[in-house]
Amino acid sequence: MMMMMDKRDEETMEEPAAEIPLPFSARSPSTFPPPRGTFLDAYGADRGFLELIGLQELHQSSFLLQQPPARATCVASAPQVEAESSDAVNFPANPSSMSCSSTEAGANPTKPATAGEANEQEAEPKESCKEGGGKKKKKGQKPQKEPRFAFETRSEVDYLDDGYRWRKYGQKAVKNSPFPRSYYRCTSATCGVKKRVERSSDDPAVVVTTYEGQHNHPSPVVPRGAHHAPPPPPPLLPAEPFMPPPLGFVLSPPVNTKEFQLPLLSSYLAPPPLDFNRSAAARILVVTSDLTASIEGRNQTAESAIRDYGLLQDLIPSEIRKE
DNA sequence: CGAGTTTGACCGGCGC
DNA sequence: GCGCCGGTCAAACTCG
Repeated sequence: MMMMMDKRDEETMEEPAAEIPLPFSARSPSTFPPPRGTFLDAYGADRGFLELIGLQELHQSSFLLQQPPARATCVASAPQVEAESSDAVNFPANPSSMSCSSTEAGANPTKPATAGEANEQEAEPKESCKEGGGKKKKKGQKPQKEPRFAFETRSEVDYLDDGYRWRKYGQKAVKNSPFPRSYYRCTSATCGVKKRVERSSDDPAVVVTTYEGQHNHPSPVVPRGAHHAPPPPPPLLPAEPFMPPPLGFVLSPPVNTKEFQLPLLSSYLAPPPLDFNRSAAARILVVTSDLTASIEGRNQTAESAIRDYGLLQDLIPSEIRKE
């Protein structure tokens, strides 16, 4: 459902939506110096979402704003949530905008996830379940949802290195898709963040990575394969009690670097050195427990854009936005 | 030897 | 109620 975005028309959101608690509390750019030096300059300035994700290169800054509002692209199916889930990103209540839900749906274009599906995993429920000794989730208790973010990336490789260490705990064949879905969990004992990686059946070149939860710790190590990157600079944003680095990723082998670069995101996401040089074309889907915003500039309405921007804003440090 | 991956089995939710 | 399917567990295995 979501369409791939064309590099060209994306809308930007000028101002970030109100602060939205992001799943990956990403504000702290605990990141390193912008790879190409431009990040910082971008920092602070509100730029289009796309910029955040690195599209800026393709488009001049603010190009997004110029775009006429388009229809929101969201996957809808929103489970009930939202309001309740404290964790969920609080999108500004913007009726007109999309608040779509269903993480999966967003994540996997080919198959919409059921609300239940989307929701169930989010919470840290499992923790309770598994750790509790029991195997699976307890019945009756609905796990709380955690925000999810899905990234669609054009990459030859499935694994996106985001600076965190992940442990694969499962792989399953996905119905209607020739590609298996892999499940990863943050190796940090106290961190319940999970991510799923799968290829889109519609477009094998597209890798959909869905993050769930927030890291409650700094990025532990330099991602494997991450190339030497400059040491992380001091946090740009002051005063945040705890700013876990957001998710991010580094795409290994590049695929369409020109089309879409996700570099920024990655940096933002992963404080550690992420190598965006190798980034592949990507699209970001912000998926919260309830909402899935497909961040495809051109498909979004201004409002949605704004909203997204807010989300991403947290996610992506402005520094990253510029590559 | 520890950490991570693989893989079959198990469990729960959901639709029919 | 049954079967399908997604998600997770955990033993076995691999790798550094």
